[in-house]
Amino acid sequence: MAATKDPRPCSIADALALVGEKYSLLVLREVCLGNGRFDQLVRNIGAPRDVLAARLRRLVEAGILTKRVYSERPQRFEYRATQAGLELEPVLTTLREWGDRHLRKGTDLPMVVEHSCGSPLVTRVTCEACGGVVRHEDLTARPQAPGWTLTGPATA
Amino acid sequence: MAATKDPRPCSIADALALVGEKYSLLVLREVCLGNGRFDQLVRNIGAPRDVLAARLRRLVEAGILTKRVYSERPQRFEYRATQAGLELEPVLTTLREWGDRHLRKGTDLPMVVEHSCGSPLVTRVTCEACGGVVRHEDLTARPQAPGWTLTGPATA
DNA sequence: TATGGTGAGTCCAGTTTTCCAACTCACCGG
DNA sequence: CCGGTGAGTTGGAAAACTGGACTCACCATA
Repeated sequence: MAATKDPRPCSIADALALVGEKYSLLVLREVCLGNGRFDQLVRNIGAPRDVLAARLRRLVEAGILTKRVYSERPQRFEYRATQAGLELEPVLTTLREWGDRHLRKGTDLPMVVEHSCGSPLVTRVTCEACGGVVRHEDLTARPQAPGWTLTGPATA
Repeated sequence: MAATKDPRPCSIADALALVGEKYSLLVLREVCLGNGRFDQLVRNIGAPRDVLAARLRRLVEAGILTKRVYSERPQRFEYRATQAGLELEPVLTTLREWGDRHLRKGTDLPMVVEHSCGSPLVTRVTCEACGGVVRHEDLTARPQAPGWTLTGPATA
C-alpha cells in the first residue's frame, strides 16, 4: 500500500530543494562577489524584496549564508557565504561557463572571471582518483536506495 | 530615465532562466541516466504530468533535449540530452556531491556514481590554463557590461 | 469482441507562490 | 526639521504549481 508517488531519493533533488528556488543561486552569486547587503542584493538581482527576504532566511537557516552585523547603531547587516556556501561556487561557475558558451556563443560576455594564474577562468572537471577529465560516457550510476533501480522503482 | 530595475546582466541568470525552474534539472538527471520516457520521468521525478510536459517542451525548444520517436505504431517518444544538455551534467555532479556531503554527511548515499577508472566519482574543478584547483580566493570577477561594476550599477 | 493495460499527454479546480508598489521603523547628515 | 539610506513587512492581483481525472491510440489476451 506504499504511495506509488515518492520520487527517486537523490541528493541532487535535496540540494535543489534548498538552493533551487528562484533567485537563491543569484543570491549566492552576489554574496560570492562580496555584495552581501540587502539593498545591493535587491538592485543587482532584481528580485522583489519580500521574496529576497524569504530566500535569505532560508539560506541562513540551511547554513549556506550567515548574517553578520557590520554596524551597530544604525544597525546594518551583511550576508556572507559559509564554507558550505562556498562549496556551491562550482555550480555557479559551471552555469556561467555554460551560459557564456551556449547562450552568448562566447561573445559579449557580461562578466569575466580571472584565475590567480592570470588567465580567464575556464574550468575542467576531473576525477580526483585518476585525474582524468570526467565525461558522460565514463560514468556509471549505481542506485543504493532500497526499492530503486537505475530505471525506476523496483516493482516490489 | 532608465528603469532602475534591470538586474545585473549575467550568464548564470540566463542559464537559470532556462534550467532553473522546478524539476528541470531533475529531468536532465533522469535523461542522463537514460530514462527518457514520459511515464518514467513522471514516476522518478514525482512531478505533475502537465508541468513535466511544459518543462520538456521548453528544454527541447532550448536545444537541451531532443524528442525522438523510438516506435512508430504505437507511436512512442523518448527524450535525450543534446551535446548542450550533456554539458550541464557537471552542474548535476556538483550538486550531488554537495548534497551528499552536506545534507547526508557522506552516509547512506542514495546513488553512487562510478568513474571508468573504477573508483566512486569525486570531482575536482581545475583551471584549464594552469591546472590548479580553483578556489574562491583565487578568483577575480571583472564585469564587462557597460553601466555595471562589481558592486552594482554605475551611478551613471 | 470485450477487457485491460501502456504510453503520452491534456484539462481542471483549488492551493501556493510570486510580483510589485507602498509602507514602516530606526537612524543619520545638514 | 527634512530628506535619504538600510532593512525589511504588508496587502492584494497575477502567475505557477498540485493532484487527480480524463483522453486517445494502440496492443495483448481470452
